[in-house]
Amino acid sequence: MSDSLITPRTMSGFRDFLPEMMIPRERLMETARQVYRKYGFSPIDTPTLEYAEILTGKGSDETDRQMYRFQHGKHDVAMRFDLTVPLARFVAQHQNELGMPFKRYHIAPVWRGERPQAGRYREFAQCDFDTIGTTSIASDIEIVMVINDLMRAIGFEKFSIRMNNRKVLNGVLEKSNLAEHSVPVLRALDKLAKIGRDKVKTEMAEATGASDEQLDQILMLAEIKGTANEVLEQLVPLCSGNELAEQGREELAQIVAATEAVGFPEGTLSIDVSIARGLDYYTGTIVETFLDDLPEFGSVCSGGRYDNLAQLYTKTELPGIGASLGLDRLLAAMEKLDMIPPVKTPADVLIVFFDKSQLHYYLKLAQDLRAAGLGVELYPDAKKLNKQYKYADRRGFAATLIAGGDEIERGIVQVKWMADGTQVELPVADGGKEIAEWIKNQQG
RNA sequence: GUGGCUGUAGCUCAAUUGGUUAGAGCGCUGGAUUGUGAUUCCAGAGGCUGGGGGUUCAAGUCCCCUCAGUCACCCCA
Repeated sequence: MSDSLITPRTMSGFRDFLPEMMIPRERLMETARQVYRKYGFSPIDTPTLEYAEILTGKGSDETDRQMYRFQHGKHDVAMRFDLTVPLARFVAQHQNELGMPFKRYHIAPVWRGERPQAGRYREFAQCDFDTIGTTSIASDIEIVMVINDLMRAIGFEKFSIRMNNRKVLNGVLEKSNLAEHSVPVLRALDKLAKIGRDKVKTEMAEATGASDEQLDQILMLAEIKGTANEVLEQLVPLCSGNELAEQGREELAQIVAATEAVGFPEGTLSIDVSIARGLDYYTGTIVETFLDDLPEFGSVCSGGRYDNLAQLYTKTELPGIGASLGLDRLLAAMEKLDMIPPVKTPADVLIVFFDKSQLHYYLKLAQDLRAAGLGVELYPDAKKLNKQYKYADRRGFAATLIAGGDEIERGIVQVKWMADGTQVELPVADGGKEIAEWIKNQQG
């Protein structure tokens, strides 16, 4: 009954991943894992669902509104909308088992009920890494270094890490007697690059009733341009006289100096005094990462320092710093930039099923090659070669292997490199070692 | 959550402005080709024009609702 069929579809902002997308997506996660582990971050996981009170306490009304939330029996339940709030609960609950400082990474999906846009979804993966339990600037420096390593390991050359410090912003607001209006002022300031000076000023004036003079002082700060060191230089007079601002400037200077000392690529890190970030809990360093080729995609890796992350759940002060790689946004960007190869299989090699009577021979050959480190698929039917080679081509196999009666008798296989059609005869007596080596060599 | 634009085959797009049976390229399946894919030739499958309702003699085309995509706002990865 065709009328009773249910239309197969996914909800707005939720997506399926086909192999050609999931393969690079998994590779991205694997790359992130490797980088995090190199810095000593340990993996954790937390539940998808939390009691709603855990998640609603910290966020703004805005995050509450975006949260998927429902009643399950007697319980008020919600789906996590980021990985930082669950982390706060997690460290508060397990602080004695974890010991401080604690470094963790967490790769998992989060959900936000907002309107989808290019690079924005309702379900998307975040790859968070945080260091909890220390206020040392060394952790701030390390976060910036991780972002740099991460982006380069993924394959990006053209990106910029923009850094700021909430203390500078708040200190200068104090100087201008605007401290009590920090939230709307910073929110407006964050839009500087997008909507321009005049509109930002209008928005600030409407929100705070501040004078032209007060606002000019803030905007002067945000409009500082130049290399990291030039910005630091110009910040000196603007921060002077306010302890908080001077401290923030000093922290920025220390991070810049440290990245220079470890040979950070020039121009990768810049100071942008206009970035503020929406989240209220940031108190020090703030970072955002933009792709030079797709600035409109927004930040692909953002984070910052917070003084007291878990204050809702414990009296112990737990300062920390961390950032979040937007895996799905990055994937969307890579697709747009043609960085996703058209590969639909995770295997390197297809063995052509040539002779129906030789199934055992092919199975053994496949096993040997797997043991030698290759991903190997045996075509399941002895169909025409035309079909099998076409299949290999469509799936994006790097190489095909074929052995008929003649080759089997001679103890060799024909190995074909699909990209250029190169074909060689290689022996099988060594358990596929030479074949594996040849293929890895071709792969570069 | 608010507003604008869009929706025709798996994908990219046509269809004389409301007029018979909705077409093409690419892709897909099969064949030419039981020892070779990406190039060539032939054939085939694939559509309730996103879904529902309305106006009309007549709707892919006009109107309303809904779903999805997209853009802006809000916010953010």
